Amino acid sequence: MAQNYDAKYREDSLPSTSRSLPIALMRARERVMSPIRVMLAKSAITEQQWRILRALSEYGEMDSSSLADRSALLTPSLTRIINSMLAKGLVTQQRDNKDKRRQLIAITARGQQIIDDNLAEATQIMRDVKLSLGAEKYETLLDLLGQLDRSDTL
Amino acid sequence: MAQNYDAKYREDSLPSTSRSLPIALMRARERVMSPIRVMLAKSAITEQQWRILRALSEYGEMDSSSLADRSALLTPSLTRIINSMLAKGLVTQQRDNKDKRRQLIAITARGQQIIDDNLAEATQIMRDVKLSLGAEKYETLLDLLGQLDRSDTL
DNA sequence: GCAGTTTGCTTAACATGTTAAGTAGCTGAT
DNA sequence: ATCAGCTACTTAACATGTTAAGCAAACTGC
Repeated sequence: MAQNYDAKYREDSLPSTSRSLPIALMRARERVMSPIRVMLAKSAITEQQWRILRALSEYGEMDSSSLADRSALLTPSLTRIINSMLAKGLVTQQRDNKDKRRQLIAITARGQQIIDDNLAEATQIMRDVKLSLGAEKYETLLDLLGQLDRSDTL
Repeated sequence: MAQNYDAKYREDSLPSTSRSLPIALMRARERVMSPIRVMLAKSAITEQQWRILRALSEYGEMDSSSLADRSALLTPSLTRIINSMLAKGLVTQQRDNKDKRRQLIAITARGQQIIDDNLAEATQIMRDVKLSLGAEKYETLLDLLGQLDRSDTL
């Protein structure tokens, strides 16, 4: 069984985890989100619930599919999360009269309060991340990630 | 409730999802992993199980903590995943006699077979990703992600 | 050599990710 | 009008993520 040989001797094969793009993306994300998660724990919400509140606060009421897109969640996850957020009184849900398949989701005052309570700190955290990498590299990173995501040859 | 205003009018606040680093990291990762997941489905293993097999194949038998590090998993997840992989005969597990707290995990022939069956295709997929972005940008991206991960000011 | 602490792993509880199947409402062609 | 097909959402089943607690082995200072 081939093993215990260093990455530099097999550049034609898959890279070690240190140079594996999927793992590097995961580790970087973990690094950035860790302080955010600590912050959100005080408001007893998850990172995903925060994304949902942010999308609703910024764009207003919308149907589940749009919300799933904007908060980068799959619809089965969204269904569950919205149910728990309804129970906590953070959002409201009602059928669209124009198209009764659609569920319209909106943020409540209590949900908005969580945004208000955390927005300044979240902004500061992301500012720190940007500074730690450098503003220019930070923009480059965002550009490259965007290009990767929009690449149509995958 | 403040909403429906465009990102460019509030650069001092949090960015829209399109320029949100955590979300951009997530979307990029999803983009890259999607074809890998399709490939692995044929072998009936998950992305995480693939990472575990790769680490064991490359570095040989190791304890759970090292394996968790190398495969970028938390130890509670690893415990469960190893149990399911034991049941499928992909890995073996035995206590370390030197330190009876440790569990030594190793890949089996059946596990190695999955590596052998998929390594060429996985390599090709990652080559395509690299080409779609361009080799130079690809390296830049990996560098930036590494810098972010190793940044000590977070 | 032993009490107190730390380490390595597991278990538990809850939340989300992922794929597939199910359901009701909408839509377009006939 | 109607039926086949599509869309929006939900449910189900299984796997993993995340945090906290639990447990036994190893270590540390006295």
